[in-house]
Amino acid sequence: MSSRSETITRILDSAESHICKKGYNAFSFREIAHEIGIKSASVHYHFPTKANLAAAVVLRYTDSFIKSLGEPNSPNADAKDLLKNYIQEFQNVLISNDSMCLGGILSAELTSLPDEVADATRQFFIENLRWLTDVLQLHFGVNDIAISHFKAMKILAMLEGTLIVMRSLNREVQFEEMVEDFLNLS
Amino acid sequence: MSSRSETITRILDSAESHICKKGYNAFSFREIAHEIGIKSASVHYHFPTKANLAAAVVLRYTDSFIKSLGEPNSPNADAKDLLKNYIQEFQNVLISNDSMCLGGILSAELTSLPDEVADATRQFFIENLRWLTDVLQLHFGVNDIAISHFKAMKILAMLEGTLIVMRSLNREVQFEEMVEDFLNLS
DNA sequence: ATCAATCTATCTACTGATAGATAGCTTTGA
DNA sequence: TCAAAGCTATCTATCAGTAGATAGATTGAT
Repeated sequence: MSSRSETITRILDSAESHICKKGYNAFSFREIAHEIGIKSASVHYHFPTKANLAAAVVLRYTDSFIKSLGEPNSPNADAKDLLKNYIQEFQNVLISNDSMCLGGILSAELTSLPDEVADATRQFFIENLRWLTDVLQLHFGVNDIAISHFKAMKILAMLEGTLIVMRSLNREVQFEEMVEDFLNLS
Repeated sequence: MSSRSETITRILDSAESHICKKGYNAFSFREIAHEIGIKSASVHYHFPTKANLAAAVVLRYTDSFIKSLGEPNSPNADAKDLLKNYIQEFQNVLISNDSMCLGGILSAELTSLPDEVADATRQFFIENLRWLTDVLQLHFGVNDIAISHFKAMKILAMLEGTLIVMRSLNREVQFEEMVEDFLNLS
């Protein structure tokens, strides 16, 4: 038998994988339970409702994603490295088979999501924009907050859009080239 | 009683609206039937399967969208007008409440779609890219097909991404400003 | 009279969710 | 120290609801 946190982690891992591939409305407690070798009732023990489970997935995903990006205020942080790494994270999503960005796929489904899942999804985008704006603000000398905020939106929109479009076209693309018109990293 | 084509049109209209708002996996025959005042069995009479109905929705949507854009080869076509109109179509999607671009939402769900719906979704993007590439090629004097194709991808990705991001942020934005770094329309 | 279109009624499969039982720890108190 | 009590994590079994789909009767216009 696995420990409490091990089981919870395995449920969250499986749920995240399913949601990234198929979205909120196409995953079920039973398939997650089957995948990790327990019964669906046991999944309900840890996560009472589907909305509760999905919200937990999004919160963990957002937290771990933002943490992995690094702290913009860190003294030895290099803005270009931070942004290159940010872009690479999106490139990696496309490489991992049949997956979407969790935020992107849930935002597409937003109107059919329970409130707590929709709220967590909105928070994912808010935190991405905040991080991007901070990096642009601190390291590129864009001292007008509105300008760096707008630039952050363009970066985020282009990366999410590239995922959406390339998913259907099944083509390879360099994400860094997609944003080069408004973000020079060379 | 409505004629055959009237009923079919109303089914397609209702299905399109539901899919644009909630995606493929969150709409049902029963809600569409109820909305237009018939029974779900009657919807099955016109569209035997859910996949069949959704594919018909996407084909009609793609066809009517591309047709509405105008013909790039037309002698009196103005490239800037064509592109401004294209961008405005995406702006309109954001204005219409709680809707997404049909292609965008289905591309997000792609892995959980039946083959015929996924194929129709891919075709939507292929035809968008073809139209954009044609316009750029013919009117902006970009004679390298690879360059205009890449520019078309950037335009499409940015517009789809803007829809995805703004859906969660619930903010207003000028789509023309989002693409101005690589598409000057002034 | 025909036949397209719609209906009623039903089916199977699956959904999220809950109830109740149980095995095995862990805590507690005399 | 050791039994009583409670807790954790799981199970089996089942619920009501909804999904897509189909068979067969009914309607109604030409």
